[in-house]
Amino acid sequence: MPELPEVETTRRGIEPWLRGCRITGVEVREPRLRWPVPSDLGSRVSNQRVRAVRRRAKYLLLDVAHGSVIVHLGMSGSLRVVDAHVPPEKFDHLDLCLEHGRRLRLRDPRRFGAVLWTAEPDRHPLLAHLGPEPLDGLTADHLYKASRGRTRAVKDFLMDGRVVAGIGNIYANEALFLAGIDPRRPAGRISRARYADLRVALTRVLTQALTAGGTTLRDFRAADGSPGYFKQSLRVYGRKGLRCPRCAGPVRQVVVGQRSAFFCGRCQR
DNA sequence: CGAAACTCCTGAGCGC
DNA sequence: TGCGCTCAGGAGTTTC
Repeated sequence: MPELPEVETTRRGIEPWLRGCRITGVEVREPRLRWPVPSDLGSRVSNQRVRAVRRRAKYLLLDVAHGSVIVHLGMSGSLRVVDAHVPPEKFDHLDLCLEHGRRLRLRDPRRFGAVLWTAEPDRHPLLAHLGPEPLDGLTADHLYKASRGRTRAVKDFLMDGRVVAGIGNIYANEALFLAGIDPRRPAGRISRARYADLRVALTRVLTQALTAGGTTLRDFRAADGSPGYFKQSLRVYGRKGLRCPRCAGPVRQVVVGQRSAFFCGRCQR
């Protein structure tokens, strides 16, 4: 469900409730997420104040004095701040109990998400090898150099977190459309100039999605329960057979790297 | 090393 | 209305 704009929308939604707030405990109703929720999480975070709520790629980091809680929403996860008396519903697997009678509640039907603890976020294996943030530090030159000699499809390349952090299926498709690049094209055979276009396209599509509060396909909700409004702005994703917004030709759907790729065969080369 | 396949899980949508 | 099938926003792990 959540891609980078949705995760950032979530971060912005929960930050005002969490920053400076004391954690009083953890209630784990279902520890079987992608990896087991560590049994010592409660002892790590209880009575700690949240110093910052950060995002790296699609990971959320809740910083406390001696480490961070790592939260990943997987395909179907969402976070909300609720009053402690609100009963958990199905798939509400975990609460971070906060002072003032509130809870940060994780819901994740598919359980592809994760809640972990790390004493050193910068050195954690999930975070240490991530590429630059697409909206902070990514350059065309980085994409160009990282792609030399690579034969894999550019869309697959773009979705590799070690190349660029946090580009998921929706925004990979949308950015490649804006840049006019065929998603199947080998990454290593794309020019520096076209990677410059791609970097601009990534900035544009992610910024637009962020402004709209993310993309709601099935049931994404921001931390305050509001939906994202970017779905109506999607140019090719999920639009197989519909008209290309640029040339009115049909949008095609093919499989690239085990995932659906949507593109216009006329505008994207 | 790189590339591609495989894996986890539940729900929505579709054809019949 | 119900059943069975396919597909889904992620990404680490395994295999070749």
